[in-house]
Amino acid sequence: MTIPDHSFYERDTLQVAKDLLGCKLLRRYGDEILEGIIVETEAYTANDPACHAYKGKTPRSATLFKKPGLSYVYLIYGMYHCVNIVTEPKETAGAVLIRALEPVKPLDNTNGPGKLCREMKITKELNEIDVTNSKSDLWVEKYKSIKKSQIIETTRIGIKQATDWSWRFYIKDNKFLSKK
DNA sequence: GATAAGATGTTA
DNA sequence: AACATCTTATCA
Repeated sequence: MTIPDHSFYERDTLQVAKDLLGCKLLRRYGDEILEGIIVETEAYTANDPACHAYKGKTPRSATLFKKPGLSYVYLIYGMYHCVNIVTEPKETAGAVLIRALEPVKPLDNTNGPGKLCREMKITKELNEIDVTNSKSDLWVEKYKSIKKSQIIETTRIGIKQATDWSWRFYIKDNKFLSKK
């Protein structure tokens, strides 16, 4: 059971987004541990118009400039949360959005960024958590590697900027992907 | 202080 | 296709 360390996240965001496919996301909630396999991700970087940090550091986006391997959780549309993992070196903004999980433990209905946060009880209290530490309430473990031929690259969903960039990645033929 | 828009999900 | 619902950023 290995855990990707900070150097795993301190790399090109697109590469991290692809390498996170097949990893597990784990959440400690009281006595139980909720876990799911990451099957869909999206990349967001400093020079990306759709990124929260595109126009520079703001109170919300400051997390994206911090140490790679931290979580970035924010509220969207007043009612849903989304989880990201910070990438790139400190002071360089970048993150990978977790869009869908294949349920493992008590989970179900995790085929969307808002839905998986609801299922895993992820809220802003889990912002800036170190996901390279299994003692955290949220962390990532290696689980299985995905062959390059099984990774589909396509355009991102739900944004109005840079809609033609193929920065969304998912595992081919997986049954737990977000909408379309 | 006000306002518009948003990395979504559900319902019709 | 509409809407629920509220934080955040931006501007005054």
